[in-house]
Amino acid sequence: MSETRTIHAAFAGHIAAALDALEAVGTLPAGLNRANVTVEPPRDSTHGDLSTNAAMVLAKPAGMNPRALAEALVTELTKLPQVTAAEIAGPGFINLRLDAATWLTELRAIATLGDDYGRSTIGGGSTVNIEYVSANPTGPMHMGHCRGAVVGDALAALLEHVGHKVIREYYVNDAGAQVDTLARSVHLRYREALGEAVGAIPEGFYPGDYLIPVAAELAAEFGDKYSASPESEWLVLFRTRAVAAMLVMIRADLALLGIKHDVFSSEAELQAAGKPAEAEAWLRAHDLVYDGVLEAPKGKLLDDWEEVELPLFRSTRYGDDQDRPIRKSDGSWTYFGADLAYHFQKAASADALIDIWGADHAGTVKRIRAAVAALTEGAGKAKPFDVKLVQMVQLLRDGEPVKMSKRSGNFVTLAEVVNEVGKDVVRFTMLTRKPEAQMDFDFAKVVEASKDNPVFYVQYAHARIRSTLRKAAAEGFAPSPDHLELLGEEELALVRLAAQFPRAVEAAAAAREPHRVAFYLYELAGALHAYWNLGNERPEKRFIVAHDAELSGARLYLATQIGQLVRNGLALLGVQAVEEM
RNA sequence: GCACCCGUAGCUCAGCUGGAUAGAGCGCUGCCCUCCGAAGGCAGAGGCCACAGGUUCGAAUCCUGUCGGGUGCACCA
Repeated sequence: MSETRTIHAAFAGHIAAALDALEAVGTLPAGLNRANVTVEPPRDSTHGDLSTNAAMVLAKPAGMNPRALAEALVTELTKLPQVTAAEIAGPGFINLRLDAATWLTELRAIATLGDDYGRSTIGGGSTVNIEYVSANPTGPMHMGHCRGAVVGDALAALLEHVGHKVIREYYVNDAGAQVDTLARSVHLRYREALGEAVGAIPEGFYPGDYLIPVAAELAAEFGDKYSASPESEWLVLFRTRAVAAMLVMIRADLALLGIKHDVFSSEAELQAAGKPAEAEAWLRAHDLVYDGVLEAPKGKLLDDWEEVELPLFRSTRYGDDQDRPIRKSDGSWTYFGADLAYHFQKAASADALIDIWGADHAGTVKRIRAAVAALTEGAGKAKPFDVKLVQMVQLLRDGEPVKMSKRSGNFVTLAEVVNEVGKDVVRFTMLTRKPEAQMDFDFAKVVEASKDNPVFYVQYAHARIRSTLRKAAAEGFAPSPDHLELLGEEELALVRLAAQFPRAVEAAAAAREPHRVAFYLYELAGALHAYWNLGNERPEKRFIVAHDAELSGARLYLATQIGQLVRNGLALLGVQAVEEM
């Protein structure tokens, strides 16, 4: 697997060497903390290609005038052959300009590395377990699950791309009251399938039509064997069958969106294996679980509230607002009790954990963080654990909100939306906003073919490039790296932006924010379109310049690499790069 | 009542983990098709980064508080 060494990373090394040189001659005291020294492209590209704050950060601890330190550093950096200019600007930034050869080398690197351009090894091979979707197996996926699914899947791809081993996990909540309700709902449909008039599906049951075929199968297989028998005789059977059928549906929905998981973990199996009990025993031995009484919930009135003694986890020791029950009064596990054991199990096979949750679960973040901290610290080593909360998506049609309610049965399913607007549009759109911000998903806008629509805009850039390459081939021109020195300032500007791709990928992975890749692609597409339009007024700036095979070859080579980059970025997001539109 | 997320141009949103004159699209004004795709591009106008303190060389970014909007609060999942 190839790796991309980013230009800014290379220069971080050069600047460190320059600082070493200043230390060696005594200009700079030894042993200064350089942690805050950064090397990055300046926000405003007219300032140069790379910028460092080294002089500002180190001046104070060194007891030096920032200006004097900057000048000394500039003298060192100017010695580098790639540096064509080094100037001090603003409050003490050092701005570097790099020669064309450096950028052209980078352009060739895109061609050489191809699909691997943008990969890195900053992950160091450590294993990250990322759990996402984990929708309850009580029906098909609806739009509420969609954003977390896309964000999780893109983040997993991103982490893999920067050198992590990634385990993609789906937690199946196949224990507890919901799946019993599911079983009862199927039983109702089963009686219906046998010819019984059950009327409207009552409150408290899942009303969806998707249960009808499951019930029909049971009716065909067992006849009326369970139609009048007590629940104890059929509940487990119906529950098992229903959950299995729901998972088949969910997997099909995930496949529609191109979402992959490596592991489906069953809550029921976890319980059957005694994992929650093991966790409880350990926690009790460390005085982290005790029997106590919960306070009545504030802010809402519960008429059936009563005080009961329950086994409570001391999550308040780790910053939670209240200790949390891990078992119910009937002895069965609470969701949290099982989830705690589940996270401990995941932590055993990974160096870091990430959960992608819907914002409606925000209230349970503190307790699960507390549990992971307690259990992994107890096991000898605290593991990094992130919970990423994905905010709600509001569906809009004709500007009007579309109501989503799973209970009522008339929710908008993920499959409906994907079938209507397409996988690529759904995926890209879900990544055009940072996950913690709420988002509108407007059916009319996401399929619009104009520059208002980022999906289209980025894909159009790729299609344009491919179309140009096809036309060039037809006219006898071919991309060639032989005369890249013919590329001018406008072309190099495009290369400079392209060269930031690996850095954008690393930053997105480090921040666990895949949307940054989408925004980078949007910027790159904008630069490509802008360059393209230079050719409107100045025919000599077109990719294909008649009677100049060398210049055309260099420009087409550039176009090819930009296209490669757009493909690489889209691949990370799980979106296809189209050849034409 | 408490917790979490959000508050940046008229609208929809970025802002690279503390850097330089805060950016993009839409909308508005004015331009660019004899042309590799105008499904595009260029230029202009538009900002007290909700508000008030604090931290420091330096804050949209970090801390505290206030005000708005959203989500949630259980032996549910």
